[in-house]
Amino acid sequence: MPPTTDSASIPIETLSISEVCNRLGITAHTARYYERIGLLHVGRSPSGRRVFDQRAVDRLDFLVRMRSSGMGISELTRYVDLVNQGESTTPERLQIMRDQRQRIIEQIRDLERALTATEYKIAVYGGAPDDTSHSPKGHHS
Amino acid sequence: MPPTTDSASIPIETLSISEVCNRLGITAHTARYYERIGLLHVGRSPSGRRVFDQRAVDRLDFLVRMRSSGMGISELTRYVDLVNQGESTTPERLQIMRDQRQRIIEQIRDLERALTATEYKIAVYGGAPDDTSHSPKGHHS
DNA sequence: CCTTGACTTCGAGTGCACTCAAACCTCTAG
DNA sequence: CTAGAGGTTTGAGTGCACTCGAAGTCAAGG
Repeated sequence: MPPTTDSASIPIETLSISEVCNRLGITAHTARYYERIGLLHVGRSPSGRRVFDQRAVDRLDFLVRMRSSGMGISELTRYVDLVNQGESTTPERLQIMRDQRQRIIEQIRDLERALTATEYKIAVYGGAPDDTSHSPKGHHS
Repeated sequence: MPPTTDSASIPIETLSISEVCNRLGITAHTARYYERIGLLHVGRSPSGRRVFDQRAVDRLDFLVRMRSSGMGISELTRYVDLVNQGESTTPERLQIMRDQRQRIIEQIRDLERALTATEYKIAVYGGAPDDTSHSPKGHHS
């Protein structure tokens, strides 16, 4: 954890790299990698350790969500660069997010098709083709 | 296309690799790769070209759906091997499909979270939070 | 016959996103 | 003081799933 060295008695809400990564479901390696390539900036404690404030956590969370929905590192880099360039870049950022939304919707559709195929197989293997709840063979789940 | 050399006049419903791949949204390279690693078997015309019958198309379609929903090549190989081993392997196949279903459901949940985050950004950049069609700023789609 | 374009094989190459190794530092507990 | 857990840096390595290149074959059109 970040140092307990509170000179003041204010409870500062910061997290260590492992705490953040546990919450977000990524490894510390990945978080360091993202920082290395410029996707986020993280402060340091006096001893050089990363200190994640709310802003850094939120940014990392955003990065994880975009990655998990198929945005590539290069597009994410582009987006972050636009953010750093200021307000004038909102139109392009908006476009990136709209493209991303479209991709996510398509991915969900694909997954739903795959889910249908998978449930069909489960029905075939697990019991009668029209039976998905009280199959004669499989009886758990 | 497969040869028009019909000795009989029966309209044989087979497809060339490019026709199949166009329908399924993959490249011919990928289909050949899947065949090479044993995920499907495809017949050949007298001149050595791949001839996809309904069975081969269905198999490839299944492979594509499983891949698109995150099943790895190695697990897909395992599954196909089980199918080739016959009926006695249905319990393990069932388990693989149940695991797959679970993964798909989790992926859909993740994507829905990402979609929420994305739509939030769109609302922030694009104007009013409840406005998705007639944005006041962005005007070149 | 000749060209064109889609197909064949095989091995090798590519891109992406991590993932790890090594050597070092620092804090806390015993 | 010592051990051990967890942190730091850099550059290099890994795994996955394609993706491509090269050289050749084949069928149809002009």
